Amino acid sequence: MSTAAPVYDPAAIEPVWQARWDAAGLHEVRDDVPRDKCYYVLEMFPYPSGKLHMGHVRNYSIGDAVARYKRMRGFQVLHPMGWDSFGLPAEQAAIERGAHPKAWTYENIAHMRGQLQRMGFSYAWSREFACSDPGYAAREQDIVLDLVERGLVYRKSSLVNWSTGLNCVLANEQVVDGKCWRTGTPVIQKELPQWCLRITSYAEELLKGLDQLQGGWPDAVLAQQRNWLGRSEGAEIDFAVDGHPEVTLTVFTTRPDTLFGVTFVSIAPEHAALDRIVPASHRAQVEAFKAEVRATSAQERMGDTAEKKGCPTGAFVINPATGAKVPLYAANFVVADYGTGVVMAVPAHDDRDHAFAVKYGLPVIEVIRPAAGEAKPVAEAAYTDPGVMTGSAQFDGVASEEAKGAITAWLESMKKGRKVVTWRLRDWGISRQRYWGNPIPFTYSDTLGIAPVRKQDLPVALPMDVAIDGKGNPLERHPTWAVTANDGSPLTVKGPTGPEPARRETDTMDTFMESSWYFARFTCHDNRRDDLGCAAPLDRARVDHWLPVDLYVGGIEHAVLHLLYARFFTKALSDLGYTGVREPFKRLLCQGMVCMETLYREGSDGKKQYFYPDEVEVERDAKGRVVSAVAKSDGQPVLVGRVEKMSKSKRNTVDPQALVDLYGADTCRLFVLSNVPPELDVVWSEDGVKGSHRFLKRVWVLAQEQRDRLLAVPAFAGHVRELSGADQAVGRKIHATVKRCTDALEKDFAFNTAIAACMELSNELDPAALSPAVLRAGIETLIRLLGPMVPHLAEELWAAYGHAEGLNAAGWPSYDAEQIAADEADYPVQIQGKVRAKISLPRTLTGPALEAAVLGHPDVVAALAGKPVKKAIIVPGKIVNLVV
RNA sequence: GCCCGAGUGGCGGAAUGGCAGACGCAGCGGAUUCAAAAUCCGUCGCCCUCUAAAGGCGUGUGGGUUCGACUCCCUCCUCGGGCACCA
Repeated sequence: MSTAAPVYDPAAIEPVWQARWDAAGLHEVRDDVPRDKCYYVLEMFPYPSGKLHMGHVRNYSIGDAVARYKRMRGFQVLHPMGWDSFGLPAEQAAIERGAHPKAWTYENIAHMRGQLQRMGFSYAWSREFACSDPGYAAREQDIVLDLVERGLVYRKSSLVNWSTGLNCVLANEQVVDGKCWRTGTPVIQKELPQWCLRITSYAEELLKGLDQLQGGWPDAVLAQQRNWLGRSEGAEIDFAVDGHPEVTLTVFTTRPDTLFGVTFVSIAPEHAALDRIVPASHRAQVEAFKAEVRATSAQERMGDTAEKKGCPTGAFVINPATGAKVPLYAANFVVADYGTGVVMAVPAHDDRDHAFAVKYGLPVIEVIRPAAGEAKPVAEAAYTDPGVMTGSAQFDGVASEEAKGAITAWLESMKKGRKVVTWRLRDWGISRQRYWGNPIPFTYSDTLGIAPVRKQDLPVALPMDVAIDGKGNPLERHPTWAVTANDGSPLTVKGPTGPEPARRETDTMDTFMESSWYFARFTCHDNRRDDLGCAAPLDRARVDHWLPVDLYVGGIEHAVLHLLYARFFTKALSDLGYTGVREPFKRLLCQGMVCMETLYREGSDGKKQYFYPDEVEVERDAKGRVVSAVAKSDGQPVLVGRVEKMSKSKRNTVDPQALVDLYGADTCRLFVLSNVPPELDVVWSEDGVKGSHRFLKRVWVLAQEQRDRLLAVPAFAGHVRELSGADQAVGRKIHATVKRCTDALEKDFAFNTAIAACMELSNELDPAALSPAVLRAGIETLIRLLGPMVPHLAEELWAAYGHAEGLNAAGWPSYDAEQIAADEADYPVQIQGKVRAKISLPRTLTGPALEAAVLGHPDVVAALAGKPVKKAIIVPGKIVNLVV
């Protein structure tokens, strides 16, 4: 026993195991195993921004622990990784430091791949690809052409959200509070031709599909998607325009029951019919109003702070129900592309209409009364609840909810209205005036006009010789690219009379396109060409084998954007025949953010100046509360701000690389899985990391110090009844711990409680108190349970205990529920709900025998102090509650 | 305004309707050390109490269901997130 046990040196063991796994191809996966023995776990792939941050580490540690756990359970696990590598920062880097986007991107990828490998994540690296790889981008162009054939791609000129910061179009969901989601710069409305994907034709299925995802997806995400789709049932009602028999204005309303109470109609200022029906007397006024609205930024126009303004158009429309002539107002709050862009106004039963009517002196007509009791007079406030119809001719007396259908049917019979469903969801504009993206494969020519590139002429590849200076689209300004074919000859298309010169579309695709199908491509990343000689984006057999993804792990910030597009794409790909799967992600786990305390000073201008943690000295009291914080540089006080998501701008970041260098990958992985369930935010703390490290060191030292003597005995594998004393207790604990870890991982991926269970077990592994066989069983079980989370340490120790085959071969330990509970059950005895005694009785006792034993127990008799027991609730093995 | 979530020690959190606070962090006491780091042992909800025993109070608020509620139901409060001139 003279040789000292090896010290825990992660830097020495971790790279060795990484190299071994790699050499053995341990994380590559076969496609020919029955599906029920397969598991597809995927983490949202990163944008290659340069280096890994703690958010990545948390995301990927969760996914990797699941992947390794499932492998230990005998599954073939597909666990791929790739790069969401098109996008703006590459161009930003080009502008700022002259790096070519491609070079910058692929250098970042190389560095980050190295970091992922150093973390020991078990990816099937052979399947890796980047979205900017010619192979992937080209396959995506194929898909676009397929979508064109199915009528899912169209071009329309429309007002788009234009980011003044990025000089680029944004999707609705990229506009946050009227500002660009990336740069925070104002977003203005600009008229531009756009390529659009008809996601709205899948609206109904996208909504219905959410029901099936219930239970597998977080409720918050389902709710957000429902919200976003915004299904609204109502009616379209046609209003004739007075003096203009050729024009009909159709309104959309969810309250057809209030039709008899319409006192005016509002129309979006941009509405196409407006110019035709405004009389000369009002033209100037309306034009001025339109100009005013147009000048209002999207930011001001949205939100409830904006003033509701209207302008009489001089035109009148006719209520199809009553024949009443009511004024038409142009109103700034009517949205042109929701519903029909025309709204019937019922001041008596709608708050906004009421306010508008008061402001412009318009009449209020009551058509619904409360079913019981009295409401405020409608002149004072709108009554918006259901009630009983009044002032509505033949519908009087009917419940308003019923009248909705009745009035719609009546209108339908007169061909003046119809039941309709509208959606908040808009089609997906995919055009971006950017270089570092996938070109949209279309051409323009004189006689053919706009035409898709023929499949055999794909791919449309990005040119490398571009000038990127932030002044417009580099593709548009490239001297030859747009008019040159792949072979270098002038670009032509087949016109009716022969080849004619053509020009390429210079817009590239929204990068959400790439992330909408990469999970499918991972199943067949090498699929090349089909019989027609055309590139086939997907191999249906393999896609259907692996999809849907069993577990998808990523941030909640993608709740609507990416996850809705990916669902849409999957349905579209299915309709194209590329897969039979219609929902891509069976289970979704949204991990919380990695947060940290902020430290700052507030300048006189209210601007915060942030400090890095190592620039500040923080003093705490006995309870751990902050007493004071001062900057090391000047000794002046610093404010301790709230805990916020780690970000460079707030200087509250920790570089995972530094952690790995100091503590090793296993400590880093363990920390981000500890203490908190994966879906909650985790607050980074140096002490917490040290705690994780301490635990691993303890396990290491215990296992290594005991190794030599334990190798002489086999691990205990019998029934705990054969044991006694501490051995038996620990024997039971081993079974209990395996059960707890198994349940935690199977049910909720609750790594925090699994780790807690492992710590409890390790706390009980006392070499002085246990027989070698039981100690060995405890240590070896612990090693296996920790395997998915801290694989390097676990493999190293597993090997040290003489197992040549590795943890996957060893498998996940099993437990026997029967061996967990002790023969004697401890019963807390409650009297009137308060615990007054604790007694121990054989677990085999039940029924009347148990009751007799309880009531006869001296401690119970003493606690009762002679009071008669009115009722005794005795739950076998659990608890006793006596009512006196 | 509408739709989701969440409120438990100093902190993060744990708990199929059955002993609230597992596990970790911080704190406190001690061992080791010349000293520190590291490590180890003990202790650790609050109140009352010299200490202890024994009590009492405790899962945001108020009520309800139940032998028994952190857990289920209703009310309100606070915080977080999402949506919103959407007709």
